Amino acid sequence: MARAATTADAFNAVAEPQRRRILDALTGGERSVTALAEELELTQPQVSKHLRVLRDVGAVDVREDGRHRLYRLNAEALRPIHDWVRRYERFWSERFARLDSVIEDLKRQDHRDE
Amino acid sequence: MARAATTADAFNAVAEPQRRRILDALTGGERSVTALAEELELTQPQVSKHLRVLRDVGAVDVREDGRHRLYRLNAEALRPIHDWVRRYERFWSERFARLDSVIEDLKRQDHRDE
DNA sequence: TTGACATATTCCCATATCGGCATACGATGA
DNA sequence: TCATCGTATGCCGATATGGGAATATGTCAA
Repeated sequence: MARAATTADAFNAVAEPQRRRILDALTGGERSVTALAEELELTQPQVSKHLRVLRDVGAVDVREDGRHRLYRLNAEALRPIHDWVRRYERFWSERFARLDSVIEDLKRQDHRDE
Repeated sequence: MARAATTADAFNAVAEPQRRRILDALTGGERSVTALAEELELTQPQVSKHLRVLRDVGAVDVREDGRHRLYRLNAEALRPIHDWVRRYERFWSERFARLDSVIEDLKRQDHRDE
């Protein structure tokens, strides 16, 4: 045993800037490998490899179309990231800060009522 | 040139499961290195190193306290992640799907008005 | 069938990364 | 001052990673 489990999960997939760019591009709809390569100025193997990782974590789906393979976003796979990071929202959001103080007030009131 | 810019950014910092655990623990308030090590069942150097990465991306702050160093969460640094992944919310959320269709309706109405 | 096109895979290289262990460093208390 | 505690860092070994180039695989069109 020598290296941490890199567990090919969504967090890891998305840690790579190029892969984020690919996902961003796919928000515009299906794309072929070549189309992505041109749009993002990457080589074809580069794109294929990154798509492979994204596929493995379920962030994209593929569809055959003649000699093309059309890749499509599957945002569901990003949900765990959203869910995780959302828990930190309260620590920077003014809105949540105000909500917290309201809750504190209610607690204090509860105590007084007892 | 041979490896991608691993650019020590928030995305990378958070790709490591242990580092996420550390951040999660810090939502409970300040912690010393040893306290984190015990709570998460990690070795002290392991914790120190991960905290180093988290510090470098600004996700935690340190405060000296005698021979202890108290680490505190700085969630602001996670905001870019939140902002990025939030853009994908529309692709899985029913709520956003409905909103999208409302917008489509409005667009169609606009065309009719012209 | 053959040739061009689209994509995936493989091999290689350079480097980053994580954990383990030992150790260095700074602060405290006796 | 010295021993101890708390923490950071350095080194090592094993492995993962990303890009580049070449190549394999598959598909369509003539």
